[in-house]
Amino acid sequence: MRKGVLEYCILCILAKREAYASAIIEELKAANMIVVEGTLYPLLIRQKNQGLLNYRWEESTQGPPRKYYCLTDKGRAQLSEMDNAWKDMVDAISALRQ
Amino acid sequence: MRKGVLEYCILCILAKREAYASAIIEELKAANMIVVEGTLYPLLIRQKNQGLLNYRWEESTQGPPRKYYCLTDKGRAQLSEMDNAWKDMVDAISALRQ
DNA sequence: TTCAATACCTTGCAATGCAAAGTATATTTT
DNA sequence: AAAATATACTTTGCATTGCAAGGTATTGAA
Repeated sequence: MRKGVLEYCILCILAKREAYASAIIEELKAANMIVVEGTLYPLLIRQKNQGLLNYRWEESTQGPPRKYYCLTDKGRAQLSEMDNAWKDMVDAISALRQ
Repeated sequence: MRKGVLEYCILCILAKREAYASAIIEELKAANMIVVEGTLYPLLIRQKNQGLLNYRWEESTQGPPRKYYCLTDKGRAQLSEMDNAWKDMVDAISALRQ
């Protein structure tokens, strides 16, 4: 059911703060959206390749370095479009489910 | 973006009345959810094979006979589950987008 | 030095949405 | 009657997506 919405969720999370993959998974889990690594990593790479995200490496005191992702201007524009698309879909379901 | 939600939409429409494919497409279009035949027919067949839908043939005065689909008990149960899943997803997005 | 924890990445499969083309039935036009 | 048009259902092949499973690499603890 949540297929196709994950991309939107990632942009929502990164709009608030930059984050690395494990932190994103934790935040999704907190919102009851279970996502696994094998889903998230390719998705982040796709969004990076589309110019929606950037990343920087940061050393960690608890293991290997982390890849912190953040939104680009294009990513913020895309997020804005997806806000509208999401709103339209919620309205569409409301209309159908009466 | 609407990927994976189509199955839910079909159940919503058929919960109100039985319908054949072209009528379903029209109703989706009215709710701003564009779907084409190549998407809908395989989806209806899948839901039929899952036991969510039944169909009956009905003659038409304007062309070939039509396949009217309706919900089974299992389909109604599935719709109820998807109502909850949809509500959970709307809540999840709300939580992420603040 | 071996083990455990953390983090990133890849491969292969199944499911989904869709463009495009195909088949079949009924009505209208020539 | 034959051809064209409208309606309706179906199939094929492709691109994308989600995920299970397994792999690589770094760090600190046993």
